[in-house]
Amino acid sequence: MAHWLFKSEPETWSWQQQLAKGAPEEWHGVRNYQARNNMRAMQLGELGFFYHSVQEKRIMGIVKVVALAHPDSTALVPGEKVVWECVDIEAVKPLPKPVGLDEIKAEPDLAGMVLVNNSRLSVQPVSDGEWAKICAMGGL
DNA sequence: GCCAACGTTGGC
DNA sequence: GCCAACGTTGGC
Repeated sequence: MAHWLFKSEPETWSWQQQLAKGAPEEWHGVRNYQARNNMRAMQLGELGFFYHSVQEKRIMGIVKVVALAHPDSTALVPGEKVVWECVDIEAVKPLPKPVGLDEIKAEPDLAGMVLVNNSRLSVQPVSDGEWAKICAMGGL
C-alpha cells in the first residue's frame, strides 16, 4: 500500500481539529492538478502523515483514507464538469513525538522526500522507506 | 516581511 | 505553442 502526506496550515484546519472530530473529513480545497491526481490514486485504508505547514512545520500524526476521490463539494459549479476532487480522511493516531521539518532535512535518508524538494505540493506521495523512518523518529 | 519556487494566465 | 507577467505558497 502506498503512503501519503497531507499538508495543512493549522490556522485553516489543524491536526487537533482532525483528531477531535473523530470522523471522516473531506480534504477539500485542493486546486492543484498534481495534488488532485495523488488523491485519485489513493486506495481505501491507505495511511498518510498530517503535516502542519508555515507556523509549526512538523508532522503531527497519521490519518487514513476512508473515502475514495469524489467531487470536491467546495468546487462544484452546477452545470459544469467536475474538475476538483478530494478524498475523505480520518485521524488514526498522533505521533508521540512530532517530527519537524528541520529534523527531516537533517536526515540523509530523507533527502529525497517531496516535502524537502517540492514543499509547495499539498498532497504528496511518501515512499515506504521514508514512512518507516519518520514513524521511528516520531516514536512509533 | 522577504523572496524563491512553482503554477496559471493571457498576449502574441 | 511560447513566454512574460502575475499570483500564491511556504520556508527562512
